[in-house]
Amino acid sequence: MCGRYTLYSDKKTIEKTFKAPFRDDFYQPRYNIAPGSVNPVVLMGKAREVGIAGLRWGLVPSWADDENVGYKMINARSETIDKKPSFSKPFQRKRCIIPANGFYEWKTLTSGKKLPFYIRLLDDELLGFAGLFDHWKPPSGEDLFTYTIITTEANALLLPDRPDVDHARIRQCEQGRE
DNA sequence: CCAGACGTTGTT
DNA sequence: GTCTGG
DNA sequence: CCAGACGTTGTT
DNA sequence: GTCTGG
Repeated sequence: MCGRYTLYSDKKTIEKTFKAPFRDDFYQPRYNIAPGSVNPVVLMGKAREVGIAGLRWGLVPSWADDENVGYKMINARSETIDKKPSFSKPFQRKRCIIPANGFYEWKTLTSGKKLPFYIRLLDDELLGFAGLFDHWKPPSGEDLFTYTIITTEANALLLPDRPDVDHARIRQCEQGRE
């Protein structure tokens, strides 16, 4: 899954990579993007033009009566995305791309401690997560746009027990020496 | 995802 | 232990 | 039918 | 709004 990521390429590089302009001047590079924060998302606007807008991570379905449900909607499983009430509608007409330079995964050690891994392309080039977004109208105040990142089963490159990972370092962590 | 809080009344 | 905020 | 949930991961 | 469980 994906619970944290980074985005630090400069604005022009992001626009060029995704062939879309920022709609507002809100961008700033970030190395620790957490759920609940507002981040760049590539999507189609009403004018049917591709653009990059700031949306909040954690999809709040249009029918929700509490925006806090978004905190548990940070990921959507691709295998069931068209069957879940929270995602089926957005899946039809509200798809988007989330620019990132890398993301974090945590391995739970036998000690219970969690060891973070940072995953990126070798050249640190931009990557795009597949995502969904939605539009929520609060009882009062401004409309809220939110998004979720689509996940899928780990491929061979990311399986947790690859023989070429640094087991020595992991053992050190398990023994609390790191 | 992780880190940190987790409660109320009433007074300043 | 579980929820909230970031 | 109505009422209540609406999510994921990983661990037991 | 739509699906699931009872």
